[in-house]
Amino acid sequence: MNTTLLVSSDQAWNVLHELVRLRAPLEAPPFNALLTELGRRGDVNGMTTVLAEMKESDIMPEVGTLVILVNQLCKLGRVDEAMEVLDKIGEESESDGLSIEADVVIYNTMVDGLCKAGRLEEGLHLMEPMKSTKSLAPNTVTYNCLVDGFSKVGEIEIGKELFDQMMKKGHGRINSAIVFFNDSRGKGPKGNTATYATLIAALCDVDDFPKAVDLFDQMLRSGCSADATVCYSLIYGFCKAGRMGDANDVLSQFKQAGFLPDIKCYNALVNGLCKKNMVDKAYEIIKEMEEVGMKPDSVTCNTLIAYFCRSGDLALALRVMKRMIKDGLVPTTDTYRSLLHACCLNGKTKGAMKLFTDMSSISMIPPNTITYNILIESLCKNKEVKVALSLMEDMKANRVKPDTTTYNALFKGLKEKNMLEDGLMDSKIRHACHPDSITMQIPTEWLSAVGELEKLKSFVQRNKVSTSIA
DNA sequence: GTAGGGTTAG
Repeated sequence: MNTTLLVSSDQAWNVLHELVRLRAPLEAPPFNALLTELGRRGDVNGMTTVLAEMKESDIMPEVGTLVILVNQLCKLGRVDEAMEVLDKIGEESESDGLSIEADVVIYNTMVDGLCKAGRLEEGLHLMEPMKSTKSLAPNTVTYNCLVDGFSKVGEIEIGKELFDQMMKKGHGRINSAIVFFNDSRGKGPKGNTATYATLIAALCDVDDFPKAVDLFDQMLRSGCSADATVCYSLIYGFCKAGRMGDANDVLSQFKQAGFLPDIKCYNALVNGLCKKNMVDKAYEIIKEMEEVGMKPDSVTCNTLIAYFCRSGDLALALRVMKRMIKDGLVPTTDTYRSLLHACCLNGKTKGAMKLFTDMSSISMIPPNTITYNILIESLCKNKEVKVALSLMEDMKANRVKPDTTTYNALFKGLKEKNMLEDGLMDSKIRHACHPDSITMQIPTEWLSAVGELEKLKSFVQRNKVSTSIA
């Protein structure tokens, strides 16, 4: 899937390498582009190599060059290494005057990385060297990262003077974030749409709708324009709370105010309505989105398909799929998962098998563990264990890993068919990935039932399962 | 080069 990217960034690398060799006068920007691409691939080693090459050839990196690296390291959870990169900038600028200096962006990147790793205290601490030694003023982005961190991580003790006042006023994570936010307004940078969106989402998350709506009003009063993200958070929150009328009102109010809800907003509402079995209303919303020139996407269709499958109307679900294909939409693995499950529940094993083959041959979607499991579970329940076994061979051939569910289904099927012969069971157990108590319970019971005590003992030892029998 | 969005669910 990433072949093109691989080729393009390798080619870019080759070209750059050649230019370096020819001692062409190069500066950071082309290297930045290459680093961005390597970062997208998560190739930190490649990034390090590129940076080393720059150094060797005396091409001075920009702060932006290092931002790319710091950001990527943080995204991969290598926060400490990112910190080292940041620290090094300071050291090097002390030793030779030519070096680059840290700016607010690289600090923000680091603050965000720390916050996302749950290391809020350190994120806060980082504002100190920023302000004092570097005389960099934290900006809205800095605050937004911290506000987001506060509202997403559990209770935090903030020992810093700067936030003493905040701690007195606020209780709980979100209150702290709000006080922090209010506190930061006036003197420091102003909150923007992202700040409000973060807090509104957090408030919706804990069903505090009065405060969420309050903040929304405040947002508009302060001249911040609302956007689709805010709309989505409110709709999603109201739907989750089952408040469909409110969710619907959010959509109409946004439209009335001249903001444009995007497809995610519509999909969230359609989904909420389906969950409440209000499928007629869901179709009205779909009509509404079509009227504003927005076409349902595969998420919209999958939502409907999942609903019809849940409510037992397989024919209608299949019709939605046909329709989506006709409209040029691509069924996804979720489309098939819903349908396969529904087929199996209705005892339509043949239909399920047909869908299963269509999935890879027509839709070009390789089957995954989940889709295999749906079939294997169903086949085992219907005592078609041999077919289930052949599907497991299929999994092996396609390099799809069976999981606990697969083995649970299979062992149950084997037991019911009295097919727990040693060889078969042993070989299956050897391949069972994470044998848990449920998976192992069946063979354990079986071995003790047929009086194979020696085998039972070694089986228990080998698989580290506990049993009251052994 | 930095910040905010849970469609579904074996």
